[in-house]
Amino acid sequence: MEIDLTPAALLALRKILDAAELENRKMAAATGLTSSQALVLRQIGGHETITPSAVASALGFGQATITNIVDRLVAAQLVTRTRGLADKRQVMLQVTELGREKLKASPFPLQMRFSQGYAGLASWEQAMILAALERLDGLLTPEAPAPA
Amino acid sequence: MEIDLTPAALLALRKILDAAELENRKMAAATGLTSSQALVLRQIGGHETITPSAVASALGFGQATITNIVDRLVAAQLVTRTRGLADKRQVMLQVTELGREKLKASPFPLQMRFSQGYAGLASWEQAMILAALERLDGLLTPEAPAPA
DNA sequence: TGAAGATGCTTCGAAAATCGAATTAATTGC
DNA sequence: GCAATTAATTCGATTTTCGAAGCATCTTCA
Repeated sequence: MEIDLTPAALLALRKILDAAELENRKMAAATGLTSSQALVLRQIGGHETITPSAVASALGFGQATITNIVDRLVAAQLVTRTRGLADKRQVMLQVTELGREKLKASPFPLQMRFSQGYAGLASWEQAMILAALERLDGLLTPEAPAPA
Repeated sequence: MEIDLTPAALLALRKILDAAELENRKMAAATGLTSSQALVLRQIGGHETITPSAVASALGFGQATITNIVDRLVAAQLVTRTRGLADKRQVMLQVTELGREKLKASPFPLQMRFSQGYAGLASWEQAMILAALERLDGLLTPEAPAPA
């Protein structure tokens, strides 16, 4: 007779997700950004340049929303907008020096706690957690087809 | 020479968190609730009755925000407000039958994917993931002091 | 008992997020 | 070249979110 571990796993997962969301909000305030702004800034920062629509689809927002948030990021001098060279309909977003500092200054909030705790674990435990995370990742993100 | 697993673990964690947040938004739309509303409804549903301020502090929102969102949940007949008996300043929030259905109908979105995938794993893997999640949970939630 | 202060919630005003629809500009397909 | 498509912005409307101010209730304690 097997016990179904699913409920327990789900509960733990949910706790983690909730904790993360909560801290997200707290952090944003600390850096003077809202959490949406932080999210968008991070997304842009993850690429050399990126278009608004790419940001929108990556984050699951509408284009209009991104335009709005980017307006604020530009006003705050954290991001620049440049018209695309090849395709002039496009806009290329890029994080400024200042924006990059802001990003450095605000690693997402669980990060510190996680890093600290993680570093203190025995290495077999670290490996286990990493493996589990990657497995989870596979489960949760439906995923791009493997390249031919 | 040890390799630092922290960056890899962090990356995986972040991917999971981002995926969760994204799906949260998508789901909310599907049920006709916004994600904040869903969050608050879930929180209320987790208790027999609960006060607005308890919800606020659990979710890290201001009281005013909760009042606002609860207004909408009440208007949608998902939640009732009752004046506290012992302390008439308080308000007791309670999920209605309709609200409970709504909750059932919208298990948070990763849940299904997770449950399905998880069920398909070998049981040693399930156990490993569960252990890792619980470990993570411990790392990430700073924690209430143990009761005396 | 009856202020004075504390507590719990709502109201109010304002900024920001969020969306869909309409608009403008540029590209691509014939 | 012109029609259809695509990228982004603008517009209008709703929701989220907060802090401050206001109201009602409770507690304290003289």
